[in-house]
Amino acid sequence: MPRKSERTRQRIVEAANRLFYHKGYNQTSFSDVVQAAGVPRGNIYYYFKTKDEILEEAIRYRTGRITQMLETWSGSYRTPIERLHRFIDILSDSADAILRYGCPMGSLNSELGKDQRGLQEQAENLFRVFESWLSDQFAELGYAGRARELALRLMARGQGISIMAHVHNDPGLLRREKEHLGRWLDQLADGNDDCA
Amino acid sequence: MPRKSERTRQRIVEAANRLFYHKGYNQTSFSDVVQAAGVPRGNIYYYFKTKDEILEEAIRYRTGRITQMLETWSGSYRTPIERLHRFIDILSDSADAILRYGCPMGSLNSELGKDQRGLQEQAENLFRVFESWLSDQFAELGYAGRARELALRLMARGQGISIMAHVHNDPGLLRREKEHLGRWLDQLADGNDDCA
DNA sequence: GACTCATTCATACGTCCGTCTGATTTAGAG
DNA sequence: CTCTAAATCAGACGGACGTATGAATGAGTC
Repeated sequence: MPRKSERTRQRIVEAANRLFYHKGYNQTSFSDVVQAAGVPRGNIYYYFKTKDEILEEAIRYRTGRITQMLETWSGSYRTPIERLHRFIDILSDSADAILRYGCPMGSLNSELGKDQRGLQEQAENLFRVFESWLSDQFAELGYAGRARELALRLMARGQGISIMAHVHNDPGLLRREKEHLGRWLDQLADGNDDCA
Repeated sequence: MPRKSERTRQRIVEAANRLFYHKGYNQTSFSDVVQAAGVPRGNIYYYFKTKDEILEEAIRYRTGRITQMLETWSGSYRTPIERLHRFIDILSDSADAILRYGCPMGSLNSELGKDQRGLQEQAENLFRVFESWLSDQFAELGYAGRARELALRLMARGQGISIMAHVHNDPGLLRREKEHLGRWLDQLADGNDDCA
């Protein structure tokens, strides 16, 4: 009967993932996780031996969700410029969460990067998935040579404005930066690269 | 004899401030602080009743250092464009620390912002000090109406590239973004605002 | 040289943490 | 109905945490 357990395991991972985002990894305890997942205290040990193992699984879970999302976008939008616009829509779609908790990837990496490099390197993959997909879009847009550079710049601006909006709790910052990025992308699509 | 104690208190604050940056606030224990400050375990309670009190003092300490630094810059450089360039020099001056620990302001706010809003609001002041000074420079440069907007944009780009460089442990990202920002500032100074 | 009080320091409190154990329950296979 | 192994669950472990106490120390005052 290894089917029921799969769902329990999944509940733990999803609860942990949410808590790691909302409270931070180090600030989240086993008790928090089992309570949120609705499993008894001791049961979690059957699935995960250590807290780090839960984090690894949560990161894998997030990576999967992101990959899936990007594939959906690739399927739903034909042109790279549409896809890039869909990317920056995150800033409005997730505005509430960003204001409250910051960027899920950025804040996790920021926390782990300080003195838990091993775990941070796992979290770094979240960035790589986005960067790789964005690079593909920029390449298809005609910027093959500078695709990764442009992808990193776009990511950096997303990270930067997420921090600022989070710190000041100001949704207007997200809105304005999204518009600004939109114009930049359109200029790139028109071959106008003066501002790059 | 309240003189000797001032220096001990200062040692505690400086040690705590360094540890909060290198390890994060929540990951830094009283034991870490007393050990780094070279004071016996129990002594710290004479100066600070709670860990939060130490953080508040550390933030005040940082704020003071930043204010002092900005005043020095205002004294050393006559023109606003020179001062703005001095600001982005941080990206090269502090490259090593940023790669290892991220931005001191950004990572602290990111950590506290999750579920310690009260403390985060104190840390937010670090941003305000920079933003206010940058606004003054942009205003003096002739962008009085958009001074705060430009200041926030410059801060956001600094935050963004700090995250990216920290995550990927890549000093080249800091170097290139600094050059890019330098050109942007020069264009602003020349009245060319197409890329703003 | 006795008094005062800021400062130092060893040590302990209660709590919660991550981790671990082992007994119990459950459900499909023979 | 029985056997087996997956899955559940209560509870406890040692240790580290933030916090707290009170006695010892030592420098300045009269």
